[in-house]
Amino acid sequence: MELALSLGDPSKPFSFLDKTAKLSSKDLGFCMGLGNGFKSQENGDNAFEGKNSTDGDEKRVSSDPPLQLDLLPFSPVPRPQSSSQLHLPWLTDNQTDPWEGLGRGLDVNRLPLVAVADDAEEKAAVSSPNSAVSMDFGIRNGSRRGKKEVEVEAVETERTSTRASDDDDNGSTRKKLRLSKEQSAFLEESFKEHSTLNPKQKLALAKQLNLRPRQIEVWFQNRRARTKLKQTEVDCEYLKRCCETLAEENKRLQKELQELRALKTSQPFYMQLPATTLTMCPSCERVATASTTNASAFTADAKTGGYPFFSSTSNT
DNA sequence: AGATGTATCTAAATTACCTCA
DNA sequence: CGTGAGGTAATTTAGATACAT
Repeated sequence: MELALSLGDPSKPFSFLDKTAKLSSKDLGFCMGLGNGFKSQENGDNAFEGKNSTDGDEKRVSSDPPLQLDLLPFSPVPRPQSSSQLHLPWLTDNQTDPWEGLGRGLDVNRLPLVAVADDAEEKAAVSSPNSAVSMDFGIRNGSRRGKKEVEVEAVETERTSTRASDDDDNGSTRKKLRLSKEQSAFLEESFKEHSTLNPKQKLALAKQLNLRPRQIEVWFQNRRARTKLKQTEVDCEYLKRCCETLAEENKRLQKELQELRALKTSQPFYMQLPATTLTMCPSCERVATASTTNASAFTADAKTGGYPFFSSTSNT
């Protein structure tokens, strides 16, 4: 005699994954949303100008997969009401040093780089990643600054003041920019709205943050990479849990199978049933036995794709 | 219409710098 | 003070796509 165990609809072997996926995403504090990446632009409160643009770039971006991930742990500051409402100090026309009040001193990101000019697009095209211009970041230490850094900063200020003349004493070393909290927050807000940028958006952001378009581009690239990495970690963890669950399930089923076989040997007459009369109830996860009449009803049900289990004594 | 070259964009991998414990 | 780890800006490389010729 053979035992046939059914675990539900074989056409959807992992349908349960959907449920747990949602749960895990929620539990882990990640937010996944589906929608048009340009939705915010339709509201008219976006900071970008490419709203109604129909150029090829726009089309290209908007045709991207609409999956949008928000990895909340990356948000460094409380979310502002709207990205367009962010009033960034470096955007004022009569700019004094916006970092003065914060004890930040010189912000080399705000150096009058040519790439920040109105024709930034053209300049960006000219400025190669390896060009001397792109290396001329200097160091603007971000939020994590100590006393020593402030002292260094004074020297840095003096040094950068003469940078125009002795531009990069050692041009081979690339200086590393550190985005300010505000810049990062603004970029995060933008990223939440759309994880990819069209050229207009890139330029608009660059203008607003006084960064080069290339820097905006790099930031978004790295941000996407981080998002993907995080998502991969989450997925990996989730699959791990699934694997564990399935292993336990398998173990349990093996045990139950053994029990049934033992039962069969001890009660040979009672268990003289066709193989199709043994099935697994997906709700109570117990093997169910049934009378032959129920068994025929069950097989008919199974053919129609319904869940083939019984509400007999084993269905707790 | 198909082939080819060019420009642009992106993901992935890697490097290099910076900060902190 | 030196060091390793971690975060991240920046670079390199390869593939895909659009467009012009």
